Amino acid sequence: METSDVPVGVADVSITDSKPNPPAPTNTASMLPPCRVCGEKASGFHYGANTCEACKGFFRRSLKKKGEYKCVNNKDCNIGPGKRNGCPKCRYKICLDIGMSKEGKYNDSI
Amino acid sequence: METSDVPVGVADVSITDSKPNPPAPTNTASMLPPCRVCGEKASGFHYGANTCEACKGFFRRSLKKKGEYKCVNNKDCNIGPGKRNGCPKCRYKICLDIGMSKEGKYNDSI
DNA sequence: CAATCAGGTCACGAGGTCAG
DNA sequence: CTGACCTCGTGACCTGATTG
Repeated sequence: METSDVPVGVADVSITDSKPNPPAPTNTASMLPPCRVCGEKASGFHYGANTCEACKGFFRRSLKKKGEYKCVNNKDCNIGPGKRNGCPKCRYKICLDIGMSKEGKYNDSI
Repeated sequence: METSDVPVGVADVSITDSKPNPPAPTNTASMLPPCRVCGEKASGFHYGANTCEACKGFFRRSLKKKGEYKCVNNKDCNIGPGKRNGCPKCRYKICLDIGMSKEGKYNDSI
């Protein structure tokens, strides 16, 4: 059911900065949907979901400590762009909600 | 010899770094610009501004007590290298003037 | 062989600590 | 109260493994 996330066709490439594309012109990350956790720019498919590097690393760290967080406000914190570090527990909860798991590569048995 | 009696804080408000750049801009704190508050050697980016360890700790403490200081001279005190402890209120004022805040980097305020 | 992802690495900053 | 030092989470980058 993840197929709806893929934007079909090269819509726009708003590369307006002074950086050319010397190597592979396959700007993959630039056409990905935003991170499912925090809404920032995703860097790829990680642990079964489109996430940014930050949330990818966060989830990996969370697996090690088994998600033993405590909510800062004892309620559902607002996780979004620019405020993803407010509450680790609620951030981790979103990770689980969107189906992130240890086996995420080509094994989407969710 | 450093700058004499020139108050460093209100000098310029050139906050030019609001964008996460991929490569490391500089090596270490040894080549950072001086502390925007007191003019001493900065130790890094703290709460949204280049400050020394002293002013970083001071600002953190100030946040807790909500900046409830009273000016020593009832006017704008001269904050500079070697005389940063003269008046907490005016020191805190400079912190706010240069844009220091809880949400300097990625943190959020709920 | 090229593209992609899991996991590792490490510099950086927030917040805590405590002697002075 | 001050400020030098400490710990820990964060996230950008790197590397190896795996896949088509």
